[in-house]
Amino acid sequence: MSIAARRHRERAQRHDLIVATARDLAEAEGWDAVTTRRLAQLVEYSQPVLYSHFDGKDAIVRAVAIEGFADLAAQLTHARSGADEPGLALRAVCGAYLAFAAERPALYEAMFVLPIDVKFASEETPPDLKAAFGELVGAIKPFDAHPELRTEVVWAALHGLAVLRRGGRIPADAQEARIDLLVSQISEAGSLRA
Amino acid sequence: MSIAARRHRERAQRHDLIVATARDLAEAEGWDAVTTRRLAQLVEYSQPVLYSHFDGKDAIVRAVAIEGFADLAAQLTHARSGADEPGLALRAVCGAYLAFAAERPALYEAMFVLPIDVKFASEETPPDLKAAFGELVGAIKPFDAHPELRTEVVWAALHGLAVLRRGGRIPADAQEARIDLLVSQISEAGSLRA
DNA sequence: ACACGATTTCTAGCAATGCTAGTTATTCGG
DNA sequence: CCGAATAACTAGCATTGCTAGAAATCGTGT
Repeated sequence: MSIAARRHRERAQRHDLIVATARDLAEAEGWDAVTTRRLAQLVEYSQPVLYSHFDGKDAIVRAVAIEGFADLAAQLTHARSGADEPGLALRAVCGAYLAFAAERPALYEAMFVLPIDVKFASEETPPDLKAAFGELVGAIKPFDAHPELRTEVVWAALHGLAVLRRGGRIPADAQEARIDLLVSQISEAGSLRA
Repeated sequence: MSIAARRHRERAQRHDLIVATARDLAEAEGWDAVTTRRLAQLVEYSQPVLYSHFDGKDAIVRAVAIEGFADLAAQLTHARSGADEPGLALRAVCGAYLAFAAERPALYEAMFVLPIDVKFASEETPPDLKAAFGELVGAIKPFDAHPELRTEVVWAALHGLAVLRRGGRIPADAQEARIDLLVSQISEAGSLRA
């Protein structure tokens, strides 16, 4: 079965190449520039090859998004573990989330803005996405005994800050101050409760 | 100049008809269904007529959005004036915002998600948009002496709740509880400050 | 070494999209 | 009632996602 194995391996490599190329092109020129023709040209295959790997363009975006979840989870984990005090940890996680969104806007868009038919908050949720959300929950837990609902609201705030900022709907300059305000809101209320 | 006036009037009517039709079609079948051909057919004119009124499809979406700002401002004003106590007023405004987003998702999408080249937070900002934001500021003012930054964060949270909900990224059932949590977070912190 | 069968890959094309050039129809002033 | 200006339409372009059918490639058995 060696030759079949090799084929399988090559196919997997090409799969990854397509996903990585789509991500890079989107990051460089936006998702509008990611056309099947352009993508095919970049991976040096013809268009139909894309359709032998994915059900369509949506599936490619979805694959990019799912890979992104792992990246985000890693960033959040790293941020949280780098701070020992709960308030600082929460601040670090929120900062890391928005930094991720700002530095990799196309990837973020695939994950949280474009319609990608991925189950959120269910059993079928990709593990990396669960892990990323779990980091947020973990950062909020010290301030709330039942942190899930609060995490959803904080996540919504972070997401709002990310997309409104990117869309030019809120100014760029005070973003750090907004994070501080959001974090202080949680930690102060948490202190009360404690 | 009567005949010119009549023509001008008819043109304005057709302008409004196009915008209203685009909005209704988007609300009924989503923005993907709003194609220039479909829209032209619905207003019973040929495609090029659309381009004599608007610079392109983007401009039509923009026109829909700008009309929407007035609606949203009215809803928020009504919600705020219906409550006498600041905490209830804030709750009412936040509830009204999310109700607007949930009940008119396509309109909301045009206003706050699609790229529409409208200046936010500047002198060129449409007055109705300023008014809508002003209602939010007004509802938060009792809890913060410098409410602008906090309003941006609250708005981001509301926007996040709206779009994550609509995208199926947070579950539908606990949305009211999320609003309560968000509002209590503001009003309790405000009481502290007072 | 070579031809056959299966799999992979490509060329060519479809329908739909936003948008526009150039022609036809309409309308109004003299 | 004619001619000029205005308005509206038909037809078409380039681009999009996607696919059918031909061509090429590859592994296998003799």
